[in-house]
Amino acid sequence: MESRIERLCIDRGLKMTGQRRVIARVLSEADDHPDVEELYRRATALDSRISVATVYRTVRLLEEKGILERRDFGGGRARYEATEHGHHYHLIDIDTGRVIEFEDAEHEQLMRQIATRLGFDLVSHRMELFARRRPQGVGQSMGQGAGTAGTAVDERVAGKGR
Amino acid sequence: MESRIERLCIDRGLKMTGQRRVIARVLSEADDHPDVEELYRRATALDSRISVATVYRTVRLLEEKGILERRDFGGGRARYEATEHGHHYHLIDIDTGRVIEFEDAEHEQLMRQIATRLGFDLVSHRMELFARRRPQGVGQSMGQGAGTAGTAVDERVAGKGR
DNA sequence: TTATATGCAAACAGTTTGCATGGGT
DNA sequence: ACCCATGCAAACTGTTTGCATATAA
Repeated sequence: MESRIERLCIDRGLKMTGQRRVIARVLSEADDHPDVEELYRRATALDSRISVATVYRTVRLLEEKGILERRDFGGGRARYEATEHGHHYHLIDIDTGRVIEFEDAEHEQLMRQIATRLGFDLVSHRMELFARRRPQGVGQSMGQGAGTAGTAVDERVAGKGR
Repeated sequence: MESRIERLCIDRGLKMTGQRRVIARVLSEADDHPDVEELYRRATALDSRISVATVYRTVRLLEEKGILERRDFGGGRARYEATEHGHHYHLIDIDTGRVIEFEDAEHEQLMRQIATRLGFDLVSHRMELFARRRPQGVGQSMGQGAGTAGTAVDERVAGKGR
């Protein structure tokens, strides 16, 4: 089956090799922010004939084509997510590494104003919150908790503007 | 003469070696956001008996002591600035690499609210604007222009909140 | 068929580190 | 004198790249 990202690749005239198709699928199915190592892991699980070099090359290509966006959440490794969901920001749980996405309508506008005030045209911006899960009141535990710290099982959060 | 940062080192009981004194001085006199390579360059200009390794170690030590703050403006290299000036943000001129600092009172509060809404306590946050100098009206060129792109001759800008 | 994508391993850049030596306190 | 800081070079991590081979169009 043709994955969403494979479609985008085809639309932009990219040659669809076996490994690209696999990587495209992995990316299409990812709803988190995997780094190259993780993408490589997922891809080789589907087809072992893929090298890290190819993942790096593909990821770079897709970024240039505007299909992917590179993120830097600190920690030295670049992480990727598909370009699609409207502008959103990230909150990184410093204890678990989990990344939560959120939107905030006001921000982009505010940042644009600031740039303008300084005599610039805003090209892009980034904002990340590093935070710690607030200790819950009594007992009422939280669906997925402090358990599996480490691997970032990212989640997405709706909510719009404050 | 004892530099501002040397003072801080002494206050925290750090052993003041010759190279630390020099690096402390370089940092005290810097009003930009130098990376290790640049710090090393400035330091060895004052005293050649300093190795990059020492700069790396010192910079890490000072960061742990809360005297320095590490920044990541993209480009792979960490950049440093003394902890002191109140919370401020950075706008990076994508054409020249120059970094402009600015303040915005509203932001911290706003970010804190967002974290709270998501069930977190904000620990730290970062925000960077990548922008391009707005093309000036007619002819009137700009003091220091597109000329020497590359080296970041940072500047500081006052202004408070929008 | 022909240009382009891949694998492999070597090359790179930034940063860290082991070890013997030097220098503060 | 003692322990910590330093220099040097080797090690490491994430990422890129040269080259011969494989493959999509």
